[in-house]
Amino acid sequence: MVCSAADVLGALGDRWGTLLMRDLLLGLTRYEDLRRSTGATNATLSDRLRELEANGLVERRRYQTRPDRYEYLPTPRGRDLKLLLTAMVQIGDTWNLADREGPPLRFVDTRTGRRVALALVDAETRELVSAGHVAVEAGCGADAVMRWRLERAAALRKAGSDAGPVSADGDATPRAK
Amino acid sequence: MVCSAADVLGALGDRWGTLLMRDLLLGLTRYEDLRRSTGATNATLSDRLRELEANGLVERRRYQTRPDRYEYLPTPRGRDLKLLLTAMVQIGDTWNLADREGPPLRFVDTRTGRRVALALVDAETRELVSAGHVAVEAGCGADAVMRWRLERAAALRKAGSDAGPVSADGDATPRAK
DNA sequence: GAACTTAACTCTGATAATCAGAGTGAAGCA
DNA sequence: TGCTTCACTCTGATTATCAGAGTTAAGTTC
Repeated sequence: MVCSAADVLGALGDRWGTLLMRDLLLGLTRYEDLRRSTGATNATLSDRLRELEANGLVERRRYQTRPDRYEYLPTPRGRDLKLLLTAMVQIGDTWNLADREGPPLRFVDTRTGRRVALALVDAETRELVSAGHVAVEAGCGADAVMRWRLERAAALRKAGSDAGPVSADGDATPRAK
Repeated sequence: MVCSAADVLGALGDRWGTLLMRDLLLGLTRYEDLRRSTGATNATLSDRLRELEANGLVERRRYQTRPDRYEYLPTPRGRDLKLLLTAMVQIGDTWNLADREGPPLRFVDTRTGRRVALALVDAETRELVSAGHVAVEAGCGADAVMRWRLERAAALRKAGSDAGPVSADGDATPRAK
């Protein structure tokens, strides 16, 4: 599938892979720590670590001999996922589904001690851009399917706004059966 | 699990849920479009849509009667995931695993036409913060497990730097067998 | 020196999810 | 009369995940 988001999803594998990258990026490195932290079973854990290694997100490294023991370290590519982690934490914090009194994790600027957040900026000037002014369009790497998605979405938007605000009140009826 | 990232992961469910949110946030709304776009089977697709609805990320709305037909729209909570999508696309673009000549999707500022990117800013002043100056610490919502993760990670970092650069050259040996 | 612990796994057998694809029902179109 | 669209449900085979037991090699405790 021609989509950068799908590429990242594919590299992570699934929930377990993502949870493992969270722990690895927080600084855990050892099998037993990862198992305790995530609660994954041995079969799933060793499979996922292998997969993350095959996808170039972590490196398996011996940290002791007699007996040989190994730890797992994020590669530079794996470290790119810090951005993803930050986004997930930020979204989860605003949702606060578990109704906590505060966030479990805080990202802070080591120089000022103040909290940091993700924001959209102009790619060149680095000036802030408000989310309302951001649009998505096909890039030059887009294939026919991606172009179809965007055109279909644009068509639906047009049909929706043509019909006017009258049709904006759909009812969210419970499913039959 | 007390972790905002895990909350988001739980709400999305899995790869299919995430892929569906991508399409819904791009503007697709109908079952058949989603099926064609994601390639999910009917069983998986209807199950995941139900799950996303149950988790409050999408709303199922009737858009026609005789016969009744329904479409799926992201809720405000679902729209929060745009940040996640943006992060995934940005990471996937820099990886460029498929060796494309350009990105499949572009996020642009509608006023200037220029590309936008995610950046870390001071939560209050909105000034840019470089990734190197960002640290993670326990927030007041952290439980014992989260505190253990951070302490364990700090202990490993300390042990690693105490041993000095000599131990920094681990070997990435292939697995036996 | 016999037993217990730690770490990083592999293996097993039962349960649960996913798959491709066929089928359904209500309507419009030819 | 039959042909298509849309939003699904259902089926039977394959695949993944689960809890938990077992393995290997070493150090630590009684």
